[in-house]
Amino acid sequence: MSTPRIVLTLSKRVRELRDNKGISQERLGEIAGLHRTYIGMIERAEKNITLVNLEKIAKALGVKASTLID
Amino acid sequence: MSTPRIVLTLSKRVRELRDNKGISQERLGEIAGLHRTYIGMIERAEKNITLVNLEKIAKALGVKASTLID
DNA sequence: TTAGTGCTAACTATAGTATGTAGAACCATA
DNA sequence: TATGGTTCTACATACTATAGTTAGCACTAA
Repeated sequence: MSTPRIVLTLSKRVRELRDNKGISQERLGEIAGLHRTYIGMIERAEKNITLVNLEKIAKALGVKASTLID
Repeated sequence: MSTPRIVLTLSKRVRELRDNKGISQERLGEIAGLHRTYIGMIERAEKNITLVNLEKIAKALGVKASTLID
């Protein structure tokens, strides 16, 4: 089946915000406490992540979790 | 370890909104396409759910996914 | 007795984590 | 022009942890 809209939204927001900060996927992973390749999968909309990791990434990007999905 | 804040927030919001609508966990489960006991687990903050199910529940409650977590 | 919820237990599906390879883009120096 | 080194990202597995799903029983209140 096709990729859910919320997964696509997350994907775009993360890449957008990360690019704005001028940091690499690896660096974002370090800050968030997540693996480099996992960040890549999220940005490619390959992952349906859980709330806890959503919050980790939000914190690393300096935004609220809710802004990553709407 | 202790329950993450975002899981607790979701828990409260879901119960709150469901009670406001005056429907049972079973009914909410039917609307969202999820099992009755799964809804119960979420309201007891026992589950770290994924984005896709977050959206299903939000839709069933008539709110945006982001309002369930902040 | 019925409706609603809590809770346990078990299974299946998939998220989470990591390693490794490949290729593109950039920048130096020969 | 190369050529070599570095950085970054895509992608493909594979393993382990846990989310997702269901059945069943207990308790409470109407």
